[in-house]
Amino acid sequence: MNRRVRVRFAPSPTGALHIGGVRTALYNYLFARHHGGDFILRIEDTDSQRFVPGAEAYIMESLKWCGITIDEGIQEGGPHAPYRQSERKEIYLKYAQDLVASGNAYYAFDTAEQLDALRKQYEERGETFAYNYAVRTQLETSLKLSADEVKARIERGDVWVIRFKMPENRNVEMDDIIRGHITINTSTLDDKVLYKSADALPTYHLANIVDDHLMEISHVIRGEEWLPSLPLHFLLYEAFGWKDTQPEFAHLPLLLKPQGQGKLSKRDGDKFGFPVFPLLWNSPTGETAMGYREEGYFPGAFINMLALLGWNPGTEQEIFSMQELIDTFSLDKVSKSGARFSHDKAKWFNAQYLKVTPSEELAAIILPMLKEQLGVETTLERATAAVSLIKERATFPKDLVELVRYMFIAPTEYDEKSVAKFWKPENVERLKELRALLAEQPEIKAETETVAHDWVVSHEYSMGQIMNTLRLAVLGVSQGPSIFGIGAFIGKDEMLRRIDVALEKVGK
RNA sequence: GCUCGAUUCGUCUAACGGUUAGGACGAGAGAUUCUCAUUCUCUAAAUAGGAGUUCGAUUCUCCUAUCGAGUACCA
Repeated sequence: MNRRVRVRFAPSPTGALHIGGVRTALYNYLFARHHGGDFILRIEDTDSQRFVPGAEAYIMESLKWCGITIDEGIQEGGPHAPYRQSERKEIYLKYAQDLVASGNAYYAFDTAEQLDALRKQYEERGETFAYNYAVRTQLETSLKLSADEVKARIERGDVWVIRFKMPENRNVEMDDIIRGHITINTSTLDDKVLYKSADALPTYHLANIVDDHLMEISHVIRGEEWLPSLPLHFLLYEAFGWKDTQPEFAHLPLLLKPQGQGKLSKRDGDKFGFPVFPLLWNSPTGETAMGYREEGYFPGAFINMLALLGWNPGTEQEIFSMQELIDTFSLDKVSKSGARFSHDKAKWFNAQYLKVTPSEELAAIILPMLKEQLGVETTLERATAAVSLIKERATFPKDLVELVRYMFIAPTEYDEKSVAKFWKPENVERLKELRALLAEQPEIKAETETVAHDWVVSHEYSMGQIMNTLRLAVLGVSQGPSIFGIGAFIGKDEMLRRIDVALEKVGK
């Protein structure tokens, strides 16, 4: 088959999109771009009960943040508009009726209460109720009722649904790009509802197949939770006579919880202390959940991490730009088993991305944070200089704020342990000598270290003791990058001043 | 319960019948360093179990176990 690649991401707006959904969108996107095809966003809002305001906008903003661009969608438009199923509701009934006419579906008039009662009855007998070939001619369906009766009921406004007439004892042979050949016997399947008169809306199964057909979708890439309904979908394509243009299917492995069992769910984020959503989510009911963007993840790192969860390039490369992902991605490298999400790995990816982000960009990000959190107002140039000194120690931009703190703010307290370790009388004497030496220098710069080193060596002092005492005096702690690098940043006068303050405050 | 799917170091994974079963995260040790971090080097760590097929199984088949998904007038 040599048709144009067209894929769709078809979420339903029932809440925030979690990272499993983002990954599905990403794989669809990568597949489309790799093959020079189209990526379509279709909103499947056929469940009026579960609709959540804001979810749709959230989905689009998430994809945008991730750098996943949409070719056809509710904002972008396209030849198959509208792309929101609630706006396409008129088109589905006809297809459902066609199926009834061709004998592949039927009307059913059972109420929700009747079905509940039936399920309960079966349960009491230790059986499971299935709406299938065994019961459909006994229940209130167009298979049992006369044509006139059916017509009359519909006309007088009885509530009805159209159900698919699942064949009895037929083996459906299916191929999945990721899972290979699958056979399933239809006797284990039930008669799914395709259309409901109550809200004049199709269910997922009907809307999905009809729209994929109408939108000329070539490949359906979706989560593994859909695998059990694949035979129904195959049969629907057959019943409609669309076998020749039926898309190929690829069912992705699920994303699992980091600990314990089960697939990743929307509530896991707060429990494990990491986000499961790309963006901060404020639900209409007042709950909030943290997002990768707000936690300080770079979109590239987030996408990179997600891409490798269930797919690998077959090489040992781990860092990929979006373009590299597009170039290398292929469905046959997608794994079959569920992947457990690792927060540590996510952080590692972010640190890698932070390291290669220009200092000036990072400085621009933290400039407002410096003001807000430390009360420090400085220039982009100063912040850039400070950032370049410490950026390889950070995982998130927000880490930079703390790391850079002592470059802008003189210490007022001195770490007790370090004082005990380094603030010894002889070290204090050496510090005074070193202060005099530094005072003689025209300026402090990175190379001043050589001057200090030569001085230490000529006096047969201990470099470790002296430098740490100096560091403690200037920073209040015994950590951080090269002390003369910091000295160059804060300047000679400030460095000397800090030494004087320390000598006075810590005493001898 | 039934149906389908999955199973390689703790985690993500490579090896598409023949390797000392490789890499990454994390962990541990060491080196470098004025400290901390980075970086570098090294170490520990896996084919769920059992039968087959084969000269040879991580890889193919079957059984068992475990995990997962589905079993809605939800997607």
